[in-house]
Amino acid sequence: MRTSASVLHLDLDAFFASVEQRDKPSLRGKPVVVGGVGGRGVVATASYEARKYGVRSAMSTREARSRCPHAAFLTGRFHAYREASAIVMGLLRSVSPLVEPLSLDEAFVDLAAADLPDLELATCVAVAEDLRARVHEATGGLTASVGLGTSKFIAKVASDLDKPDGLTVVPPGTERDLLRPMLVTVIPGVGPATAERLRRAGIQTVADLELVDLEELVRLVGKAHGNGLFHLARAQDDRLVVAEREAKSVSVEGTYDTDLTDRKLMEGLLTRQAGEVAERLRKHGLSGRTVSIKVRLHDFTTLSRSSTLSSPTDSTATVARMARGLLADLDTSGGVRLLGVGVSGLADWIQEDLFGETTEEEVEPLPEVEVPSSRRRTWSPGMDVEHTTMGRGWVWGAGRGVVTVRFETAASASGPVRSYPDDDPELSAWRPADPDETAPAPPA
DNA sequence: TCTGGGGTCCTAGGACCC
DNA sequence: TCTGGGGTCCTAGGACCC
Repeated sequence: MRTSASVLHLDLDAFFASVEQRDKPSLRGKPVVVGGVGGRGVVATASYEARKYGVRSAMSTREARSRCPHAAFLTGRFHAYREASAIVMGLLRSVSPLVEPLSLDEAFVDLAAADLPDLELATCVAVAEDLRARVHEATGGLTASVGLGTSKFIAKVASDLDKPDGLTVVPPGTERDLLRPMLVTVIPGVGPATAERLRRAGIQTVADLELVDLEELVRLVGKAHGNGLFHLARAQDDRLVVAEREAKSVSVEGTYDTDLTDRKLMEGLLTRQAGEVAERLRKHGLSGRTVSIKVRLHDFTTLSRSSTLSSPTDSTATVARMARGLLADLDTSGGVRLLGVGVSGLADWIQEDLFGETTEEEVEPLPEVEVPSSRRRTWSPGMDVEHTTMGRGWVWGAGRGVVTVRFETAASASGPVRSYPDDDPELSAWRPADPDETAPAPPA
């Protein structure tokens, strides 16, 4: 443990919402909610004005709307957030070379690696106050809450104690007294599931936790977690501030406003996601051996399937084919609300291509991968054409890469509904030719 | 029509090798 | 003929974080 309060944690207050209020004066002083605005969206950030109404991060947007109907609901402008974040991270790096970003709005700074005359409390506090002022100025008015302590854990707890726009210092030696009355959920890694297990064992505060011996803790929550809790409960935290961390996986996923049932559509969406993942791999000079898909069913049960290649790939075609192959295994007849594709087992080198440039248009050979015979199956989609008798379809809804079309049939002007990826060539044939024509009313 | 998206880390079981 | 370990890799699921 260090003896000086030289770990600094900085957290930008209500970050996304604050950027929106900064850029749009009419939103200042008003409740602002940034997050998914679709039927299945959740809140990413609520401004302090919205929090007064009980709107919280991770709450469904539906609930946020019912709690605070007059709030502005925004989808978010990520490059504005990235830009503001880059300014702040730059300021932090001007203080110390050792900066560990945790997300766009949060970072640790190791003042022991900074060029300071000493690490006395007063010196660290002066640095922190100066930093807060500079963040405010350089970002056009964003505020930050800062904590200073002898470890990451303590600095992070501290930054939370005086929000928004505050600074909290935990003097060396006072850590355990600070933690004892707090709930176990202040400890990073203690979420709802762990808190409930501990509660059943009569453990609610850090003081309670301190009384439990290591063996008992490991029995309760497992080896790694138990060990971690044992030490954090005693404010023992040796984790270093690390500037560079290598990515371990790259993934893309999406939740759809209505459940998907069409396998062809699912394959189309997985193919598109595979393309985004592969593009990000290539952009960062990465490739990976393990391709995974994630499928969340209508009832929220979440399945994952993965398959590992003998050598890493960054090819759209390979990732897409593997993703579709993994889907073939799953029963999705009840409907799917989320699909995702990921690549892990990353290597930061790109495989030598013995045959020169390979373009994405070329069909690559099937990857070498062991497939259990029970899974060896070919999915041959193929549109059924029963809905096409009238030769007309109405674009019914669109969003998140999906276009829903209602078809007319010989029997009914308001026939079956099908959904397509919005770049599906089949789709263009199904847009109504005459833009003035009105679509039939939706069914009740 | 409760429940995002992009990640990390851990656990547990089975395969496989020595 | 019977009975081992340990280590590593892979897969699936779950908890957690911001």
